[in-house]
Amino acid sequence: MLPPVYDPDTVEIDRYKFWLDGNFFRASGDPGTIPFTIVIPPPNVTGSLHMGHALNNTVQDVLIRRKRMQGFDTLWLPGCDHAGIATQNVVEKHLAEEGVDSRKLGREAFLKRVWDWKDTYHERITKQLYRLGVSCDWSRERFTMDEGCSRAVRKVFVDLYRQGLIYRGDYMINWCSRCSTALSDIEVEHEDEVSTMTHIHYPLAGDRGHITVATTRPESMLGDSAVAVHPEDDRYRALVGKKVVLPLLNREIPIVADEYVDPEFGSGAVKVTPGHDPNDFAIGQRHNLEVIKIIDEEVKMTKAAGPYEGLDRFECRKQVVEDLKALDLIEKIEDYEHSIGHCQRCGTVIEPLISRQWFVKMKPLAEPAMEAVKAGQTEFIPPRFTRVYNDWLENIRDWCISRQIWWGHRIPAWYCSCGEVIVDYTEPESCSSCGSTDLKQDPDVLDTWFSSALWPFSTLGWPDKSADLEHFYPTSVLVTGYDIIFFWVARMMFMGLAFMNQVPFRSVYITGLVRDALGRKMSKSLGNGVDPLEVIENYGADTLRFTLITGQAPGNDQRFRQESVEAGRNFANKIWNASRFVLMNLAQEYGREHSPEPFDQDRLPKDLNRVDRWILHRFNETVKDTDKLFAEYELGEAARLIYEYLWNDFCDWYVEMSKHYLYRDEDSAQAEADRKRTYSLLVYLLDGVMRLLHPFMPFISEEIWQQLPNRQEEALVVAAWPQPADKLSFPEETKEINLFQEVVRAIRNLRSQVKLSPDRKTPVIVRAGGRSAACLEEESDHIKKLAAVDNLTIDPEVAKPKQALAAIIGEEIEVYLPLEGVIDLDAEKARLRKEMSQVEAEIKRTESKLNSTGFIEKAPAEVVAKEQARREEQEAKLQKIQQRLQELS
RNA sequence: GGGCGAAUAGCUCAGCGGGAGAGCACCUGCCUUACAAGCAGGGGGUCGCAGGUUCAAAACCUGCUUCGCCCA
Repeated sequence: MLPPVYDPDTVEIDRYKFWLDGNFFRASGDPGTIPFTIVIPPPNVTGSLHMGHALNNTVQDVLIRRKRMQGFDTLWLPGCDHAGIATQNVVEKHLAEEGVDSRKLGREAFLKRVWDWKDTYHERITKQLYRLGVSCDWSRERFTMDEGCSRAVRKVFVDLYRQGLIYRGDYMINWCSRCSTALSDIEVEHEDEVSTMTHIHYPLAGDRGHITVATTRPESMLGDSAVAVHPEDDRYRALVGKKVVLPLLNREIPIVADEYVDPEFGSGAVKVTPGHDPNDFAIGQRHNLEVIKIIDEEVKMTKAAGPYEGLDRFECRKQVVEDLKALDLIEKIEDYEHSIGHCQRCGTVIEPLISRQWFVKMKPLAEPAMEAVKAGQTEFIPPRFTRVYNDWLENIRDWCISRQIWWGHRIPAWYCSCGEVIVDYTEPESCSSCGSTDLKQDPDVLDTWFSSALWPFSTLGWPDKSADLEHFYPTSVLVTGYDIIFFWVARMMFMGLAFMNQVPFRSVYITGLVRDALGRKMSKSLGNGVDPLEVIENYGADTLRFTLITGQAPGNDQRFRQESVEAGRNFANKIWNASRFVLMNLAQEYGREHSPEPFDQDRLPKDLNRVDRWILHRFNETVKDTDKLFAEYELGEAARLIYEYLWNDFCDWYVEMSKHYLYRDEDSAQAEADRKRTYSLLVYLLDGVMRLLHPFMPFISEEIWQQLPNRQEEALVVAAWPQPADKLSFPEETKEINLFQEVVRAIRNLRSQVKLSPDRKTPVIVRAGGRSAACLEEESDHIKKLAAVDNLTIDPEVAKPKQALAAIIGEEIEVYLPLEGVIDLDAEKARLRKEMSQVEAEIKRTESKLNSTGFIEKAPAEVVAKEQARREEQEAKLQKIQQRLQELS
């Protein structure tokens, strides 16, 4: 006997093991099959599963599981990312807690510690993914630093270098002093902060007067090599070409004219620090200005800063302002809000400085990536993200790919004492120029995203021409968040096109952020993160999955709320109990050894009644609509649809009505046939809805499905996805059942108005004729059962009893609930008046439409007809209400 | 400064040219042998504001307001 409350704990772990043991997630790779491929966005190997992962992986699993059921050779390729800076930081911090200084440890020893760390945490995140129920092909799992992926990285680096698309040079980069490495532009997060704008006087050289310049970084003046003004600015025209004396250091620097300067801003003159500001660097290049490095990699002032040498950059700022004040060179200091760059990983303020680094030349790679999307080879879902992608690639700058850390792919470049640089797939034995064997490999590693960019093909075996690569590339869909369109999606696109000549994926499904209940971003510092593992422990993975999927629309953020989780939990319990109803009754009827006749949708029984046909129709419609929503990637809507079908149609109506057939105390052949047929159908319907449900809630659906009789397949995970069939379409019967439902609801409503308790049965009179009457007559047993009616009269001519409540359905049907002396006349009158005003409003609305010649002439005929029918219906109803009111007064 | 998104019932959201919906919360009545994590019934909204297009606008267009995000 199944327990009345669903307990996911006992089910989920066993079921996942069952799937793994059965090898159900394994792709065949057989060339005769049609592939459907997803590569997982590799989570950081030392990370922990958070809500973003839970959502992202649920979406992928839903897509993959359905395709698997549809017979595709599905490959969902899992794996982890080595996450260079993030991991290095975590391990360094951990070692520091042990009192170990990573730098003193040395490169090799440190890397050994990171690999150990990686092994431990890799297992953790994998186990967490298991708990979520992801159907990844674990036999094909990869890691960005495994042998194959590393080979791909070296191959790409060397080839791009030889094509001139990777180069090394001294340019301005973003430096994080905390992580002590260069960063790419997109690893810098800009945040608006309140700071100050300092206006400084720069005295003119050999003359009286001064030029005022304004800066948010007064200390940077020590590195100034010019003052720039706009060439059209009359105020300064005469001064261009002259010099000013840089205060504190007393260097003479020129006044140059450059279009970059905005004459409207501040005094219209700007100080130029080519060594520590990207815009100033550009000005410097145009005017051949000296680049002075006044801040070093530890963000301390260099020798070039003269007396300020050795000071921290922010200390120096204070000192410089003080010293300028003493010289009376400060005009004013104002509060000023501007954006300041911070390290994405540690939040330290970024220092722009000139440094020798490796870069990827982006323009030639970005072009094809934009073209491919324009040509529709890859589509974004939702499409608005196409623009985000295009705009970024359009304005892209070269990509700084070298990082001054240890954890990552070492750059395959060797330097000889003769000055030769050798870039090769493998370590060279000697210098290709001078023959020396004294070669030193570049100490730096590559940006993590460099290897992630190769993920869709490096994981399939590239650079080898593997069978998997042939079969599964390009992948079908990529599921990821909008926050990494630049970091990852765009880069995979250009690398895929450059090395595979094909886009890496056909579709990119963009998910939104999972926020907290108040709409805030979940963050460690706020402490408002919800741990998906905790939710799984408390409610089960199916519930978490269902909650995330139904709360989600492509590209939109969602809030994660306790109430939604409970709604999901309730749904799981509803599924459980509906199944319990079916299984318990089956066990009673058939025992363990026997099962009902399998219901064959291709050879429908001849004695299907109206109720049977209606529920088959509803199931069929649900399948059709679900497929349609899947085609549009509307997974949340699809899940809701199945929820509604299961709860509202199957449970609330069909199961309730099935009881009439199952429990009928009658020993006729008809009763026997009805009962057997109902059992067959219940099994068929439960089987069908478990199939629909499986991609969303795999555990509970598999668990229930395994207990069903008449199973054809080995497991639900590999069972066939339902196919819509015209044979199961019964629109007539569906209309009739809808009418029947309205009558039942009307009776229930009337009963509730006089507070009749459910156990008190009442007589009911229905005035109806023709086909409607015949239908209602045929379903009278159901009406009696569902509305607690003991005596049902259906008659086209019947008059309303004197003391009765009435409900009006459509044009021709009235329902009377006779009640001697129970009616509250005033309440009933009030109710009728309210209903009347609603009907009148509705008539007014339709009238105004129908009276408009524009509407009659221009609206489609069927819309006009619909409005007319509606008006007639409402007018008939109005008449009846008026009549009722008259009778009561 | 440029771009994008959101604004619909008390709350969270769906709907995106033809009768305002769901879940939760709320009110009323029920332990009806699948389920009280449930069943039945009910109340509740000038669909952010202002114009426009249309026979018809919550939906399409324009502008505005508030909030959020991305880019510079």
